[in-house]
Amino acid sequence: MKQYHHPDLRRALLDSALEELKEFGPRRFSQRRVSARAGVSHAAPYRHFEDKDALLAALVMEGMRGLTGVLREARARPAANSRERLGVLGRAYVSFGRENPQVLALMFSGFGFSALERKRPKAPQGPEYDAFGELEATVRECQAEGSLDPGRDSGILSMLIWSTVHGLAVLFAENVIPSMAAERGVSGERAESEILGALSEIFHPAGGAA
Amino acid sequence: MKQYHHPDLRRALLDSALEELKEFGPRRFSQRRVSARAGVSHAAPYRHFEDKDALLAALVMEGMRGLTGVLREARARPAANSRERLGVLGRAYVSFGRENPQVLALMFSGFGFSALERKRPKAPQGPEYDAFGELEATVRECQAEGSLDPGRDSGILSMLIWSTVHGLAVLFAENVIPSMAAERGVSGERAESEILGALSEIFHPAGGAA
DNA sequence: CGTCGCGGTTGACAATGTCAACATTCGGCG
DNA sequence: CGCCGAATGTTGACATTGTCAACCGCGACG
Repeated sequence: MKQYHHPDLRRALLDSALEELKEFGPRRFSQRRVSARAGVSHAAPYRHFEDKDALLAALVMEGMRGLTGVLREARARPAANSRERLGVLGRAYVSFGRENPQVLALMFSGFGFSALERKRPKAPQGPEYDAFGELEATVRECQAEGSLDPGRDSGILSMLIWSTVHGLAVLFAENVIPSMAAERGVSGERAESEILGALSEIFHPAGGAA
Repeated sequence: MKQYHHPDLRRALLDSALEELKEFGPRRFSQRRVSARAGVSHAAPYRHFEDKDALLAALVMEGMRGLTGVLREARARPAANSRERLGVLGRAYVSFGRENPQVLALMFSGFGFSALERKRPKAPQGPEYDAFGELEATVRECQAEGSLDPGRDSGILSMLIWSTVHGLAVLFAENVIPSMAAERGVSGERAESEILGALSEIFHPAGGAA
């Protein structure tokens, strides 16, 4: 015997939607199934989300919060120096993508950020959604401690590093790199660690970028 | 007066599907509209593609061919040295993504490569689909001419560079970087050139990676 | 105690992917 | 030349889906 009025249906819908996304992916995602999963009728979501797109946009925000949380947690872990912390951040990002490929795909793929930003200019901003801020802060620390070129604009540098890490995350999540590595007889894990290792060394400033 | 038997419906469907994709994106892509666009009935595609997914998979392959073509053409352009050629390749990749965001999204996002590889183990391989090969060849040339560390495995290095460029392409195509740049009062083009510039310098080996 | 409105439900509709049954054309064989 | 089977396209149907209008039930507030 359920109560007619759900205590927090919006939250329940988001949770069900996340399950649905993880189980079926962005392509087969069905709003009606989400409703069923949450134990409400098929039109119930319309009291909380204008649209299927709005629901997906909310999921994107959830994903962004999750990613930000992961990065923040990674940043809080003890590390020898900021440079090492930066590597930890990168690995955390890639892990997030590998563990939540569907979410990552939803976030950055047409569904996605650009769509969301057009439809929803009131995207809730705030520190808990600012994944990029976590990265940039770390980059700044590296510049301060001299392990990244202080002469370079931190925003540009951060975007560059973000791109690299994001590309890695996508190509891992989509299984592109692992399958390519497999063709060469290397395991995915090994490829990841080698690539991230190479990344670290290359970005090392000892004599590098002017 | 149309002929009942289309001369090459498969090709026509692919062309219509590409238009549909560019106009509506992966999300609103409708097979029936594709059929209509090609001037055939809504079930006609089933004689040429097992599934809507198969049609999309074919589109992914088309996109891969397109990207490979772009890179190949970029690689063929005259350049002072391989190092510079590498930069041209990167820019070409990003341009491709910016000009065909929907295609890029389709290719690398759940729809996408992993899905395709699971469903279609007979993915047509061949040089015209080997975008990564174009990149890796250029990387090898750079190593030969000494502008990239020859001591490093070319595959790993290529994957790393690919990730960076791919990440840039995605974040540009999804309008993430431009909008972030805008918040800081920089134009998208300027951000692109600055970021790619920084990328070039950082990868420069003069004293860098061991 | 009545009633107002938010939150949830029901039933409908058009669009879509898919499939089975049917129609039309093409190519080879007599 | 004429026929036949296979390939290719069409038609009609069905279940599912997103969406919306109309309806209902509960809780708050007078």
